[in-house]
Amino acid sequence: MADVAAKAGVSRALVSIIFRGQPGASEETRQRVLRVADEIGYHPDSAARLLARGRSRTLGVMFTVHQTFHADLISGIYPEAERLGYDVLLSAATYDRSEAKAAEALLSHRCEALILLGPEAEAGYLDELGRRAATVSVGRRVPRARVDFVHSAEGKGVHQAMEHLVELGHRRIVHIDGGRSPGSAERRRAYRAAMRRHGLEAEVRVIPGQHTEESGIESGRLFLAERDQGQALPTAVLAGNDRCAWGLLMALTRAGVDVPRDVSVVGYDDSHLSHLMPIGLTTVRQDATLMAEHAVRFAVERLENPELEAREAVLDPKLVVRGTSGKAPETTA
Amino acid sequence: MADVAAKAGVSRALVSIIFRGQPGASEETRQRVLRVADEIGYHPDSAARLLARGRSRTLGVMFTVHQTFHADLISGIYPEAERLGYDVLLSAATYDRSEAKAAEALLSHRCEALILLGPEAEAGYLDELGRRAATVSVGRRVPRARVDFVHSAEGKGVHQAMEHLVELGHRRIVHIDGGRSPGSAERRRAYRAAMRRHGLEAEVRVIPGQHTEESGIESGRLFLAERDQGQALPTAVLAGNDRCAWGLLMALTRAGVDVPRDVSVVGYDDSHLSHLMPIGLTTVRQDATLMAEHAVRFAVERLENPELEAREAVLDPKLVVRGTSGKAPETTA
DNA sequence: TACACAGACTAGAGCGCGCTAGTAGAGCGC
DNA sequence: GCGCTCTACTAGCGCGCTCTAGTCTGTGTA
Repeated sequence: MADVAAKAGVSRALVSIIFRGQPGASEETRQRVLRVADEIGYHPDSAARLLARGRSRTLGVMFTVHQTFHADLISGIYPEAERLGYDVLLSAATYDRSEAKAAEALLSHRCEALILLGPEAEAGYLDELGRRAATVSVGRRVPRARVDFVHSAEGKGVHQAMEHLVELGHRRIVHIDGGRSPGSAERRRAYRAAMRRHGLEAEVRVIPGQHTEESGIESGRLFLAERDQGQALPTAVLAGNDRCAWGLLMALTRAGVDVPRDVSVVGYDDSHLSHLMPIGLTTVRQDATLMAEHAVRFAVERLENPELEAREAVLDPKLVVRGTSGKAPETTA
Repeated sequence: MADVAAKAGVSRALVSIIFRGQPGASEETRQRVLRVADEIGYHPDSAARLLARGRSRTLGVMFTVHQTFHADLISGIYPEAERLGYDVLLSAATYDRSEAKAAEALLSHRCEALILLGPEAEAGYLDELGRRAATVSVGRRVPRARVDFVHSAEGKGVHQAMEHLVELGHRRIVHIDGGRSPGSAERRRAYRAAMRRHGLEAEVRVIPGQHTEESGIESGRLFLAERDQGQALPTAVLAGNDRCAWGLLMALTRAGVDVPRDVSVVGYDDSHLSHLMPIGLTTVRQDATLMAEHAVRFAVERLENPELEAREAVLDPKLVVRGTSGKAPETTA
């Protein structure tokens, strides 16, 4: 920067002003400085910039690798952050890299705010994060914590899905849940409520699962094993999310079970692949772009006003009927 | 930091020493300082740290959202970077965020080295990046540029796949390529060579495609449309990568074409999902973990010795035969 | 006793910027 | 000529840390 200033015959301060795009420099000087900078190959160093102004204007996003829906969210976060003048840094949680590690990395790189995509860490830790930085959780409610929350109305989504299945004549509807994954508890609850509402308490069955393909496959195998022992297959399965639904679909198809003739399958997310499946996945759409925009806005607003109470954005999900749900087979149960 | 020092009754310098884990502080003081820091909630600020020591010890990784194989690579990058004492920052290219933007973000955050996963930007720009920072390209060769290169031997992989198909009796083997995507050119070349070697020049057919599910679906539709006009389906398809193979699979299955009875499909990558497909995708495995480790090591070695010539690591891929490839149908062509 | 030496610790410069408080000079009205 | 305002620009402190070059003590050695 000093070099640029020297070569352009101005002070460092003016170079700074120009690179920040602030008023206070003549158009002529501006052009000259920019040209010189380009020649020298000068790029402002954001570590120093960061240090100098108190603020980093950087949002940290924690996501989980392989979660398709997170990819959808990330695509939505960038443009909104840019619109509001913020930088974005990503940090991934993986099989052997904990969410805490991912979050700490972001924090130590001076992210002012954290956007956590489907965090599964314990509530206490998330609350701690909320105190250390403006924090937004997408998909996971963190009760009584200083953390904003963006999600879709899981209950409504499940409600729509269940109405759809019941209307198609299904009664033996099983739910594969998402374990401790964000949103799972609420989906589970809504499933139970719907079953009860339709007088199907006796049929309620929740299979412990996860939001992964593997989990769907495992559940599929379980159903098939049961069938081989004379038990009837469920006529419909409400999966914890799209990935799980996909795994289930794979397992069933592979075993010659026809979806939706024999079994209907409904997912959750409408992640970017679900319309690509063999017959198009019936699923509950969460609008990733909208959720991302809300998350970014929450983070920024909280930065501008740290006193804000923890807020919540609930977006309405929408059932998307595609090919994996159909009329219930003649039931013998 | 000053607070911690004051409260613990030592100098800032000593606190620094302790937080860097350097020798030069008694065990007793060390414990005391760490305890005080914990009470105050002090975390070292890496922007300042970064600025102070010339080096950031941070690797920047650029990837493309939704590329499953990139997720596999990222999972492998973290542990290796940590082992070598480096931090990792991610930046994603998306539909409307260019690779250049993603890379600049990393650079301006002081990443010392860039690891580009499957970059598609023009060679000139990559070369420029190579001059600005230690740069490693994974999957894409950048001739005559100051960029290290990690990839698998595309030729060998395709070779194996083609031998496999030919042995199964296939002759009408079509290749959906990956356009400008990394590795595509080489795969395309190897496909042509293999066809020629087996006297199948006349059957050579390369369909312009991309490394996306959509591309596979499109190609599938094309084949089906041709069939409806009386043309024969290919008996085998070598897709550009797994995602493309998957899309193709979906399109064919949806139309009632039986894989592998009617058409065999072979992918490329062995990305984390390919064994989960309905019948398990026959594909060419690239070892993501190994590739990631090489990439990190290249980056670090180049940082330690900037004079190093651009290097290349070629890993041997391996055909993984699963369920999507089978004997060629009785040919009428 | 004198001296070297290692271990524990500190003072203070400086990393590359942003920002506040300023100056210099031009233009204007009286 | 004066004071005023406005634009274009600058001096220099400080952000939170690292690192070099020390100081000071206590211990071993000639």
